[in-house]
Amino acid sequence: MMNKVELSSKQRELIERLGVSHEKSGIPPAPSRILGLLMVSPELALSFDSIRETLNLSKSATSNALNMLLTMNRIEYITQPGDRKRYFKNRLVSWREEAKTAFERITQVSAILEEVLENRTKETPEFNENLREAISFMRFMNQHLPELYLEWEKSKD
Amino acid sequence: MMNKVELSSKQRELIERLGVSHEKSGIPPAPSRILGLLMVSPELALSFDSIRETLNLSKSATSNALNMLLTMNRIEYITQPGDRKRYFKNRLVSWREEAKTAFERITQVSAILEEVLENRTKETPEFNENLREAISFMRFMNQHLPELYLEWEKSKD
DNA sequence: TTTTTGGTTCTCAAAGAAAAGAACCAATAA
DNA sequence: TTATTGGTTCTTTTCTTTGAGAACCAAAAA
Repeated sequence: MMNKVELSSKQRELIERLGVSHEKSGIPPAPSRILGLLMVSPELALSFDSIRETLNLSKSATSNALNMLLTMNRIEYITQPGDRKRYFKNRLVSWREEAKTAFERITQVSAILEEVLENRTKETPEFNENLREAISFMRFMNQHLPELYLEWEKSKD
Repeated sequence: MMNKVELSSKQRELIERLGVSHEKSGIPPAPSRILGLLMVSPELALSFDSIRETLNLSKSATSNALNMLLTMNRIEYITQPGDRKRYFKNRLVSWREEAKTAFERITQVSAILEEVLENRTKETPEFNENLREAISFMRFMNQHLPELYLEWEKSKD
């Protein structure tokens, strides 16, 4: 039953740093470590048990974390004929979608701020002007980020 | 001692929505509401007690939240001659700095990912290529976001 | 039919985050 | 000198998050 993935101390360190980085963006510790492991591991597709044993997690923690990551679309799993196990992989492809989501957050915030602006007293022109400027910046970003993305696509060839 | 700020239900709603939005970016509930209040309130500079009473917070919660926001540079306070009270205001100016911080996060992440890439096995060329691409995208963004900012500045006149 | 595998779900304990309330304190006012 | 103001700090409580462990369960294997 030795399902553990063998990792160098450098690899373990990177997993932790990736973990912390994910925690910063709001993902809980266990799922964060799993994402890290699935980024660093030489083997791309890992079974429930090898994840569990490599990271010293309980079954419940592993199960919940994997399901959360599946729901978030951050990982996926593959299966093999004649093997009931699922093998989980980092869905690295999803970074484009993530970027998009991050950009959409800007839209949401600027929408709220516009509503705030509409409802503000006219007695505070300077503040309102500042607010207007922030909104304008966000709108501008939103308009031009897609173009920037296309530019990057082109720059690749 | 009626220090409460008078707010319409629309204004209260906006404060809550701004609050939730701030919570999403990692700021705790009380400070989040205070930021919302200081964004919506017709009066720009509010005293400790009017914040406390308007948001129904305890003294300790108010004190801690205000100090956290001061440390984060999200608010500032002004004083008036012959008045010991401090009047707190939203430091709306700081959105540029915040944007910069957000951009810097991209740099940090791409730095970790590069290190991961250097330490990956060569046996997984497709995965590695994807990773390389994600890194390239982040680097590109980082290079061009400052230009985009300048463009926006110009577009204002 | 019974056992094993590959998990899931439930219950509980531990730890941490938030906030309340009271005690406290320095500076000003009386 | 004493009282008040404008907070800060400490202690306690409450709520939430996280994860462990055990019970559970469906599908497949024996």
